Amino acid sequence: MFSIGEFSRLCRVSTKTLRHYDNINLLKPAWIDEENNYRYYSIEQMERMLLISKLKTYHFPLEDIQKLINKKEKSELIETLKQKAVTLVNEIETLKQLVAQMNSDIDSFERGKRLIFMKDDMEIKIVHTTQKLVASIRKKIKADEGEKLFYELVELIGRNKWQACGEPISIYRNNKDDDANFLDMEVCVPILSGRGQHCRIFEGGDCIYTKFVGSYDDLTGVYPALFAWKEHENYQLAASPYQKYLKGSYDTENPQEYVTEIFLPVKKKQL
Amino acid sequence: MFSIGEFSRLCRVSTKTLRHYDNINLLKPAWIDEENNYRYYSIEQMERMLLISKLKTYHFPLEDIQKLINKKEKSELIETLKQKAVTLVNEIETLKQLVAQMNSDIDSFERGKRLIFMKDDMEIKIVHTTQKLVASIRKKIKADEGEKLFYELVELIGRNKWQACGEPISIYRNNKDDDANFLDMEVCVPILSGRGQHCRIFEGGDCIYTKFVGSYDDLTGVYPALFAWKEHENYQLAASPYQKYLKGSYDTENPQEYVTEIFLPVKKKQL
DNA sequence: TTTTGACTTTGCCCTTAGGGTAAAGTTTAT
DNA sequence: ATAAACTTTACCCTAAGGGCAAAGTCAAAA
Repeated sequence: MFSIGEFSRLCRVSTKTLRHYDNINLLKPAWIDEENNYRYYSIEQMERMLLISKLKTYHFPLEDIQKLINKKEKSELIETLKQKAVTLVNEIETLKQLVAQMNSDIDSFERGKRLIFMKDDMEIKIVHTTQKLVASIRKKIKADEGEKLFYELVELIGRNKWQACGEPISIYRNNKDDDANFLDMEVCVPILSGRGQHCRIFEGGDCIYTKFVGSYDDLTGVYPALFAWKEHENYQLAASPYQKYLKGSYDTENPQEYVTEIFLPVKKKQL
Repeated sequence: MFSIGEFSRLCRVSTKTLRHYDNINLLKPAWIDEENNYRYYSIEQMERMLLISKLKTYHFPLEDIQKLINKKEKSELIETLKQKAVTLVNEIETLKQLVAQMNSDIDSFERGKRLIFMKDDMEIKIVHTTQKLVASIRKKIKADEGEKLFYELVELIGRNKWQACGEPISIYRNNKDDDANFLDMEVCVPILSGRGQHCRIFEGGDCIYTKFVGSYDDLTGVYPALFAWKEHENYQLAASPYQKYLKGSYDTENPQEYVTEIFLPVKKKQL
């Protein structure tokens, strides 16, 4: 039997940790002296303690460790470990993308751009658009599947032998009660003529408008600024915002050269 | 001026977050209605809010964001961002190593080994060693620089034309009050004869002993088990523990084939 | 035998970045 | 006038312990 101090030194954890594990029933002392409440640990408990430490290095929360240790099905444990390894690999991937994004941001910033593209950096105006015929596909997708939707549309247009006559457009129709992991996105391309399920009239009207040059990742402040402008100038949204892609991944390798127009269909609020 | 709800929607943060930032003085409302304490935000504050959000995606804690935003030296900001990128890259590296370790552990586990190598998996005995002459280097190093110390020693032996006559040994002398980031490590190789600063007598005596086959990463339970055995059998430490490398990275590519002997110099406790 | 130092106990507060809920008051729309 | 939407403050909660204090206990030295 070891006192809490000895056991903590043997297992290289703090006594505080051992008391904590006692409280949450993760590792109960083998024996407690009823006289003075001193905790005593047996040599057999070392393996459990070390296993907990090891699982902790794998980034398992204590609650999961609890469950993991108690079920002794070896295959289950292996399965869980493999899953955890996968999530760690995903974390690595996410971190890598973040670092890439950061480096790109730092680069822009050093060359004089601002980290947040805001209203002072854009020219906002009201434009009037006219209605047009478009081929369109609308779907709920994950945030990074927008490009695929455009491929689908291009294929659709090809299959139907429609004739495109303008830049591609994407419309974002998300409601607040939608699942935040999915975008309700519609992609359109103006066409000369056509008929059927995937053809519709794209309505015109007044829009708050700005043109943006740069990578889509740098759009940070654009929508907030436009929406703020809308409030400020007493407009209200008349339809879902949309973007027109004047220059995109089809046209240039360098995302910094992308050119995008942003439209907020609005009408004046009546007071 | 926007109410807290409008501003939160524009910036895509929760009202709770805005109130929190108010409390910690990270983002104070532009104006507070004295009548009802309603918070109102100006359009100019959007940039600050979005910048905070962006820096948050870079994994800065709010306290650092606070300081970062307030000092407007652009070069300082850039420097900090670059540093953060470096720490993120280091995190990625650490995670990668963790995943490698996990996969190796999973592999061993599937093949029947235990995750924690414990006393039931080892044969522990008492052996008697005799004193010998060794060439030695002792230094405080970081945990992963042990190998370099051996290179140094090999070079030293070569320079002095000493003749090695045994397996390399490493001694760990850490005290509890040492800096936990550094190991006080001594590496030795027995030699036939020699003199000077780097030669010394390596004392013999009784040792708790076990032999371990496998990667150094799998040593997890070995030391705890030996120390526990020591207590159990009423021995006390007589000198620092040491390891003898029978088969190491010099001898095989596969860490699973490493063979290491572990010695705890001890004497019987007098009762 | 006493004293001293090392050890252990419980209890309380603290950490991050807000989330959840409640009760009460306010504004806006119907 | 009333209901719905909005805002306020206040309180408790998260994960995994760390730090500190007061009080009790143990073991070895004097």
